Amino acid sequence: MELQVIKTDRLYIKVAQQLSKLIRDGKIKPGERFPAERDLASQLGVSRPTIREAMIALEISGIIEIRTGSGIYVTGKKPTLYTIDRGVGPFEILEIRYIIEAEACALAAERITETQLAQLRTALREMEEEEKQEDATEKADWKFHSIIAEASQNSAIYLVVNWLWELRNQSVLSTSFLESIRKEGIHPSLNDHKRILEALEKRNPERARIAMKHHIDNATSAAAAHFGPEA
Amino acid sequence: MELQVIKTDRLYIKVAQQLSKLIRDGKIKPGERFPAERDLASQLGVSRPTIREAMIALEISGIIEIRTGSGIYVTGKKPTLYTIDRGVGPFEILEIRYIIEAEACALAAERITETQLAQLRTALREMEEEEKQEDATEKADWKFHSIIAEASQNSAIYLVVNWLWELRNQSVLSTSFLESIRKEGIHPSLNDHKRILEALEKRNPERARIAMKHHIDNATSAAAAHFGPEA
DNA sequence: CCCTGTCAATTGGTAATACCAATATAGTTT
DNA sequence: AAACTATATTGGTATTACCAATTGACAGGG
Repeated sequence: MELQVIKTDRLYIKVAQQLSKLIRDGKIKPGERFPAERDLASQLGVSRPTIREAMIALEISGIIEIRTGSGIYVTGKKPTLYTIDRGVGPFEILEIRYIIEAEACALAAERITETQLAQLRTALREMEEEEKQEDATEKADWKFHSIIAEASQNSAIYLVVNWLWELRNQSVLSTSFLESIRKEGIHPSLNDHKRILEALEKRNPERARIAMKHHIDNATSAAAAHFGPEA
Repeated sequence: MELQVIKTDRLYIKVAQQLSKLIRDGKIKPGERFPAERDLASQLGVSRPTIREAMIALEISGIIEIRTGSGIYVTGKKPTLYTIDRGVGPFEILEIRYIIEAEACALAAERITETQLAQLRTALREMEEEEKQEDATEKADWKFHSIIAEASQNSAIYLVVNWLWELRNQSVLSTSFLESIRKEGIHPSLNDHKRILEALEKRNPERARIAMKHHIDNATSAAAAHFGPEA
C-alpha cells in the first residue's frame, strides 16, 4: 500500500480554476475583459496578490492577456502547452512535425467535417493572399495546420501541434531562422497545401499522410539547404 | 511593413528566467534548496511578492517544488509542458502515443547509446520488480519510455512524451481508469518491452517501430476491453 | 461639428509590512 | 538514545501604499 502525500491546493490554484471556469462557461467571452483585479479580489474574498498569482497561471496558459493600465482580456485561445526553457531546435521541430502532423492528417482524412473542409479552403485562400505580401506572418499557414489537427479529433494532437507552431514562432532561434528563409523568398508551398486539401476532400488517409510528409520534407529540405542539417 | 507591439517583459518573468538559469548552470542542483524567498528578494533587489510570482511560473513548469514551512527545492525534472484545462481522454493519449512513441523508437534504434541501452535494461529489471508488487506505480514503465524518447535525440519528442505520461498520471479520468486496469490485473506486458529492447539492441528501426506499435496496440486493446472504445 | 489636447479616473505593476501556519532544528528530559 | 517541547525559519495570504499605463470625459480651437 502506497500512501499519497496529502497536499491541499494553494489558494491561487483554486482561484485560477474558478476563473478559467468562468471562461469555459462562457460567462466571459473572448475579447471581453475581466473585472478589475481589485473587484475580483473583493468578489472572491481573497487578496489582490492572490488574484495576481492566479492570473499569472492563466496568462502563461495563454487563455488571458494582461494589458497594463487597460485590463485583463480573454484571448479566446485554447489553453496551450507551455515550457519556460525552450531549447528545441528548428530541425527538431520539423522532425516531430513530420511524425505527428502526417498521422494527424491521416486521421483527419477519416474524421474531417464539411465545415472544417470549408475552413481549410478559406485558410488556403488567405495563404494565397499572404504570399503576395512582403512580410507575411504565416498566420494562415498555422491556421491551415491547426484545422487539420482539430479535424484529427484528438485533443492531445491538437495541443501538441499548436504548441509546436507557437514554439516555432516564439523561439528566438527559430524566428531568426524563419526570417532568413523569408528574406530568401522561400515560402510554404501552396501546391503542397493544395494536395493536402485534395487528399482530405477525397477522405483518403494514405494520400493525406503522404501529402503531409511530402510537404514537411520540402520544408525541411529548404531549411537544410539554407542552414545545413545540423542546426 | 508590419509594426510590432512593444511589450516589455514583466519583472516576474525576468526573475523566473534568472532563477531557472541558476538551475541550468548547476548553481542549485536537483534536491537542493533555494535560498528563502526573503533572502532571494534581498539579493535580487525585488519584493517578496515578485519572487513568489516568479516561483509560480517555475512551479508549474515543474522544475521546482514548493514545500510550506520547509523551502523551495529543485526537482531535477526537465521543464515540462503544462496545461491547465486537461480534457484529454485516455484513448486520445494512447492514440498519440501510438503515433509518436513508435517513431521515437525507430529514431532511437538509430541513435541510442550504450549507456542508454544499459539504462533500459535497468528499467526493465525494475519493471519486473514492480510487477511483483500489488499497487506498483509504473514509475519504471515511464522511465523505460522516457529513456527511449531521450534516445531519439529530439528534445521536442522528449518533452511531448513526458508530458503525455504526466498527463496520464495526473488526469483524474486517466488515473481512475488506470486504477481499474490495475485492479483487474492488467499490467504492462514485460514481453512487449523485452521485444522493444531487443530491437533497440539490434539497432533495427523497423523492428523497433513495429514492437512499440504492437505494445501500444496491446495497451489500447486492454483498455478498450475494459471500458469500451469511446471513453 | 470634428479633432486635438489635457486631466482625472481606472487599471495593472511592484513594494513594504504584517500575521498565520507548516516544518525543521536544537535543547531538554526521561 | 529516544521522545518531547520550544523556538526559529520557512512559505502562504493579506493589507496598504505608491507608481506607471491606459482610457474616457471634457474643453477649446479650427
